[in-house]
Amino acid sequence: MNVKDLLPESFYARDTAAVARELLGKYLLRAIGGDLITCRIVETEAYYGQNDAASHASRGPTPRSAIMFGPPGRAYVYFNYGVHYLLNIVTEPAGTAGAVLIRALEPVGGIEVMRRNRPVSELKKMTNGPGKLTQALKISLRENGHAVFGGPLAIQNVEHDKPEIVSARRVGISAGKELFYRFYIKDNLFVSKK
DNA sequence: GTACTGATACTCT
DNA sequence: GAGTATCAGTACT
Repeated sequence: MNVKDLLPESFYARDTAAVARELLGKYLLRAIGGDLITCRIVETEAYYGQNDAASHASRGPTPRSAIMFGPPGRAYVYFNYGVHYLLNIVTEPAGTAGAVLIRALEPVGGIEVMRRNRPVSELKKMTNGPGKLTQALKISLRENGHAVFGGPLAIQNVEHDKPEIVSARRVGISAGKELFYRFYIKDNLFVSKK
C-alpha cells in the first residue's frame, strides 16, 4: 500500500493499554484487489501476558499465542466460537506478550466494498463488533502475522483527531473482569457496547 | 426495546 | 473433552 503517515513499529513497542488508548481515532486501512477501505478505530481492548488471566498469553506461549510474544505491530488473527475471526495488533517489545483487540470501527471510505462483503440493513451494524468488522474487511487467518505498517492491512496516524475516551470493563471474558482494559470513543455510534 | 439460545470448529488440557 | 476475547434470530415486554 502506498500511503503516508503509517504508524511505525515503535508505536506498538510500548505499554499495551497505552497503545489501545492511542489507537482510538486512528484509521485502519484495508486494500482488497484494487479497492481501499478506510475505517476509524472507535473501540479497543488491551490484553497482556502473564498477569492477565483473560489473555491467550497468560499461560506462556502456545502454538496459537506465540505471535503475541513476537515483534510488535503484527496482526494477530484467530478463529473464535467456531464462527468468527477476531483482529488484534501485537504490542510490547519482542519477548513480552501483549495485544490490542480491535472491537469496533466507524466506516469512513470504501463503504460499498464493505457492503459486498457483509450486506446489512443499517450501516451501524456493519462494523460495531469484533466478528463483524473482520467480515466487512475480509480479514481471516491469512492476515495472521502480517505487519500493519506497509501491507494490505495498515494503520494510519491521524494527528488532528483527539477523541474523548471512556474506559470500561472488557467484554465476553470469564477471568480478569475487574480490569478496565476496554477503551472506546465517547458517544460514538459504532461502539459495540456501552 | 431486552433476554435467551444455538451454531460451530478450533485450541489446549 | 471442555471452554471459548461472538453474532443473529426468535420470543417476548
